Amino acid sequence: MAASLEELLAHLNPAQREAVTHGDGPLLIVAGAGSGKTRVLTYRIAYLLWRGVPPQCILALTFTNKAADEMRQRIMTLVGAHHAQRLWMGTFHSIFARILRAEATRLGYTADYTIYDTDDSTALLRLILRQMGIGSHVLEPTAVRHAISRAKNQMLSWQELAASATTPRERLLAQLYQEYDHQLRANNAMDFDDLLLNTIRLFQSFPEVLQRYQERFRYIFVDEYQDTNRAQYVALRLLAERYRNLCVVGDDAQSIYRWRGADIRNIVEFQRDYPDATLIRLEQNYRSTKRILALADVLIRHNRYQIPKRLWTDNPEGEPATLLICADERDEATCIAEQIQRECAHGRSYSDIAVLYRTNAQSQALEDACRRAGIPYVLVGGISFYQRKEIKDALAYVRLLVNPADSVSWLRVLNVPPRGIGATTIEHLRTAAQTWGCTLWEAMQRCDDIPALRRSARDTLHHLVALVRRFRDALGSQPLDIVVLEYLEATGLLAHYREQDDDEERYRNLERFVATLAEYTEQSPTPTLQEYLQQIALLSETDQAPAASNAVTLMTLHAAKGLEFPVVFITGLEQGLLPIGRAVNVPEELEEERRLLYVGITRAQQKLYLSYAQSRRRWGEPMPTMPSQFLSELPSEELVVQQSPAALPVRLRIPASGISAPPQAGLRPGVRVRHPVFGIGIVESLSGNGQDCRAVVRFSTAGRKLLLLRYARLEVLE
DNA sequence: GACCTGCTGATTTTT
DNA sequence: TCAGCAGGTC
Repeated sequence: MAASLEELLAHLNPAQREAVTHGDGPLLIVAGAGSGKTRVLTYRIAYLLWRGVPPQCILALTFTNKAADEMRQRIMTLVGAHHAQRLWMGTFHSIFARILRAEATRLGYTADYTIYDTDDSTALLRLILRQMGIGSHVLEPTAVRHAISRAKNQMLSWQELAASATTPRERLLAQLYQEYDHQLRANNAMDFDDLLLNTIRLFQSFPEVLQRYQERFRYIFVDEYQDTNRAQYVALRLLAERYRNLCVVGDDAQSIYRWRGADIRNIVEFQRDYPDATLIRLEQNYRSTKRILALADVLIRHNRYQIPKRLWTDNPEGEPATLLICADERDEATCIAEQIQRECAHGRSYSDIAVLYRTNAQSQALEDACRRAGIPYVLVGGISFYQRKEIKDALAYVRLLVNPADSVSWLRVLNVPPRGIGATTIEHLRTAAQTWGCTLWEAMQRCDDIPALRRSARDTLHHLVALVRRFRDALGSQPLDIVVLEYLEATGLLAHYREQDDDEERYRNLERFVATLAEYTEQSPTPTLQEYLQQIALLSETDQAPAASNAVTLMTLHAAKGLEFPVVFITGLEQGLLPIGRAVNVPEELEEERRLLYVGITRAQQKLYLSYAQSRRRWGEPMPTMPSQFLSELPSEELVVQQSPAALPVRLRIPASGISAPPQAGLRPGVRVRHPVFGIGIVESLSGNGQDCRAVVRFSTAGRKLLLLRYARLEVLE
């Protein structure tokens, strides 16, 4: 064992070795892109195990479940399965969900609590808005969800939100937050943010529980620390308080989840929080060519707020990057497909190649082009299997088996398949539940006490109650997949989709759903429906990426985090797309967009392609575009420009769009815009070009104005 | 209560 | 462009 430890350390450079063999106490590892971060993490965990630290005392928090699985696999090859299996590894959400299962009753939930995903939260808010008589034109359910989630990520309660509210809108939001929380609790449900908040609440309210977990997690590791939010930060502080063995790994230059509440200050100010922390910088890049790294470095230097570091590599010089200038998104996709074929003709395989984009919507054209060219591809993310309508229906039924208090699920499937329970019946039920202060489920059981209900509705409700009860009882005695299959048949859901002749695919999906459940039942030593549901709820987009096959990978820049490919295409380098529209005039958001491009560039090992289209369809309508300002930040001599025959000839110097304000993407007559002084208005007409581009805008308060776009910082509201 | 149709808003990224 | 929703009709 000692020999292999020596051997292990021999594979590391001095900085890596220092990190791996660091003793106790807080440790900050600033790991540049491609600097062997995962290797350091896995080796350090293996090192601790070698030194005799029990595996169950080590907690490693990763950004995705897939990352956790991969790390566990790698540790397994170092220390064997027995030890590796007992490590606590997973995302913040899945680890905390597990803790909360064990402690739920202390917080007034049962261990069977349901996890609401984004769609469920939105559905609940839509309900609440309707209940409170607020139309969707006043407040969008998704906007409310965002606001509440932002508050929760900053650990603000509805009381605090209400106390600090100054506008009627803010007061209303606080009220909605209160009602939302109330109903979640009544439904025995938690949303994603609650998994973090409730864990903190648990630790703060029950010191003995906190102490137990502090003792258990003597060594804590956090990967991608730059993307943790306030709540995660607080939870970590609590857990690490006793032993202070907190090792965080990250790269501030790769922080790309600000919009989700990630706070880059967590990593930048780690040393202030832990003054005795050791800082180790991993600056040698093992991934990319010198040229790719230089390009990334030049770009990121335009950002102000960052930890100073210098990334270098011993790798070869490599080829310069290629910039593809294309006519429109279809042409862009075709050019990329051609380029892919050319790369493959020179000995690359499809799986060496990734095509990255800013928004999921961009995948459409790329998929079409791949299909036309006969290029095999895998799409990461997008609409996942578990978000399909028929699967969500089935999941709702299954969730009710575990937690019948879940009203959101009841309201989803009460009348699926149609069984004569319409809006009126549902309204009676909800009113009754409200009057009695009980759940929908309890109201259903007491439906005989609701005089307004018709006889047939009552019969149906009784039938449903009996059905759920019967299959709940069956759960313990038979294999899960068998029970669920019979249950879904008994609900009529399977027949419903089976008999829809026009849409056989939906029924097939349901079959697949039952098949995955069967697979889970076989593989898990102690299968429970509740654990299965939790796994699905906390599955990330990238977790669902199919295993490596010989295919090109298509995904968003966000999904590419942590991955690497010999050849990388980054598409849509256009003002308003990358950087995305609303970020253009917000310095912090612009910096995040720049980091996003940085992440993309640093995924490439050998060859990088960038591309933009001169026109792009938005809402099905072609719109002229401007090249991304980021292109003007890159040294033009490092880019080989390749114009598509279909593209309009351009001067090879890319206009520095930061200086001469171009017509903004999306700006056209009829569009709503916001002006910093005049407020919201509607564009009536556009005239002039380049520096002299003007717009006539009619503002609701300030009237009609002629604005020189160079000066007026108009924000397109769509 | 079921079904049809026309309108609207979505395109930022996701645990 | 299109899916999902609201509102209207049978």
